[in-house]
Amino acid sequence: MSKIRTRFAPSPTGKMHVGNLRTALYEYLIAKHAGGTFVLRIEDTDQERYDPEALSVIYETMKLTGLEHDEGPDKDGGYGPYVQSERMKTGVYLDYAKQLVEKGEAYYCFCTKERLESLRASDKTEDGKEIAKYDKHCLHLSKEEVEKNLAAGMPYVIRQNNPVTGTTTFHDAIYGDITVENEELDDMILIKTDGYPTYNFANVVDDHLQEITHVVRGNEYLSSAPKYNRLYEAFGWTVPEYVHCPIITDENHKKLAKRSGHSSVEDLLDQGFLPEAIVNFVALLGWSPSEDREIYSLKELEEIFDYHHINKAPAVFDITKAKWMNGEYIKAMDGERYLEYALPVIREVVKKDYDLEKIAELVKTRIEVFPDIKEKIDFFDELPEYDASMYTHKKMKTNSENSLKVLKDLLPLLEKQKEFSIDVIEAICKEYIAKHELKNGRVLWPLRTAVSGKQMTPGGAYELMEILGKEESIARIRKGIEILEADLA
RNA sequence: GGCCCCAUGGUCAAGCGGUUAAGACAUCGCCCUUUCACGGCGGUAACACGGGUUCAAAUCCCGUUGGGGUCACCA
Repeated sequence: MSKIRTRFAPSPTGKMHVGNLRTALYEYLIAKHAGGTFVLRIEDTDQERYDPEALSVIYETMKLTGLEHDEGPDKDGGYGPYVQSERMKTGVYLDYAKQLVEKGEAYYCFCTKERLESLRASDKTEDGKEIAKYDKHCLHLSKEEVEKNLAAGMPYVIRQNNPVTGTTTFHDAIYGDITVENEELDDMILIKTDGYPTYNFANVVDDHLQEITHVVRGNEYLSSAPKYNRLYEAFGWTVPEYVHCPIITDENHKKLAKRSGHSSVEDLLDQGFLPEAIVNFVALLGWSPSEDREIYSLKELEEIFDYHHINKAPAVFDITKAKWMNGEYIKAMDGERYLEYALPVIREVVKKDYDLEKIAELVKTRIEVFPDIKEKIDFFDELPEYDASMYTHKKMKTNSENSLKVLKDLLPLLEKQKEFSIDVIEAICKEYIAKHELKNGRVLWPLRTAVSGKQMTPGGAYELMEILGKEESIARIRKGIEILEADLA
C-alpha cells in the first residue's frame, strides 16, 4: 500500500471556521494514525477575497492547536509549490485544462456575465430562486470561431463538459456510493477569466500532483463531488478516498455561521477557550471513539482515530458542552500555565495589591472559560453594597441578631492578631466555635458575608480574609456590624 | 423548486437482526460542605411515522413526514 498523504487546503479569506479546523484535524489524524504525511496547501485562487492576515491566522491556528504539517509553503517536501498562486505561474492549471479541451472534456466559453445572468433570470422557480445551469452555448462554437475569439483577445473561461445523459457514481468512505444523473451536472468553470483556476479545478489537479490519498471535507461539497470525480476520470487519474464529514450546525440546526458568535477558532480563543480543549471538542463532533471516554489529547487521538467511525448526521455545536470540557482542561492545567491565562483576567478586575496567585487558585475549579473569573472576584477591590438580609440563612441558622453577636465577638480577637495568615484566622474561629459549641456555619457564614458582601464567593471566610489582609478585613467586619445594627434598630 | 444527504433523550452519541437501548453535557434530587464550586451517588428523558422482509427489527427494504446541504468567473 502506498503511503497515506492528506492535505489541509484552506483559503486565506477570513477567520478559521471550526468546520475548517475539524477538517484539518481529521486530515491530520488520518495521516498521523497511519504514519503518513500531512500537507498544508494554500488555496489563494480568489484574488478578490484574498486576505494576507488570514494567512497568518492559518499558521497561527495550526501552531496553537498542534496540527503541525509535514509539508507546506514553509516546509518543502518535493511536491511544491504549496501555494496555488505560485503553482499557477508554472502554467500547470492551464496546461491541464487544455488537455481536457483536446479530449473534448472541456471547452472554451466566451459568454459574458450579463448573458449568464439573464440566463439565470429567465429560469426562475416559483419561489423566485435561481436555477443556474449553463446552457452549453459555447460548446457549439466551431474550432475556427474559438481560435478567432482567442486571437482577438476575447476574455474566456474554460468549462468542464459534462454529459447530458447517463449517470455518475462516486464513492465516499462515510456515505458509500452516491449516484447522480449527469443531466444535473453543471458545466463548472475550470479556468477563470483572470487565468486563475477555480478552487474546484485547482483542488483536483493539486491533489493528484501531490499524490493526496485521502480527501476530507465538509459535506457541503457532497453535491459537487460527482463533478470532481468526472475530472479525475477524464484525466485517467486515480480517485482519492473521499471522506465527507457531516456539517457542524448551530443550536438552530443551521450551518454554523458568524452570528452564532462561536463559529471560528478565534472567537473561541477570545472567549477563553484553550486550544487543546477546542481540538478535543471538535474531534468529537461527528466522530466518537470506541471506548467510553471524552477527554483526549491530540497524541491520544492520533493513536485511536479511525475515520470509518465518522457519523453521517449533522452535529450541533453545543457551546455548553464545549465549556464543560474547557473547564476540565482548566482543572487539569499545571499551575504555571494556568497562571499565564488567569492572571491577566484577574488583573482586569483586581487593581489593588492582593495576592493574585492565591485568588487564581481559589477560582480554578470554579470556571469553565477564563472570563468567568471576573464576576467571581469583583468584590475584592471594593465591598459591594449589600443588605442586612444577606446575613439570614435558614440552613446556617443565622439571622441579623446572632450574626451581629458573632461579628462583635470576633472583631477584637482578630484585631489583636499581628499575623493574619489563614492558619491564624482559622485557629481563632475554631476556638470561638468550640467555646460556644456552635456549628461552623453559624459563625463562618456571617463572617464571609461581611468580608465579601456576596452570597457566593470562591473560597470561604478564611481564604478571603487572608487575601484581603487584616486592615481591610477588619474594616469590612466593622461595616457589617454597622449594617446589622442599623437593621436591628 | 430540482438534486443530494440525514433521522436513537434538549445536545453529543454507543448500537451493525435477539441489549433491562450504553456513556457524556445539560437538567433534577441527595451526600460532602462556612457559600459557590469540585467530588461522590441517584433520578427524569430517546429509537419520527406507516408499511413490508424475518421466528425476531432501533438495526434490512419501501414510502411518508421532518431536518439539513447545494444549485457563483467563492471556496
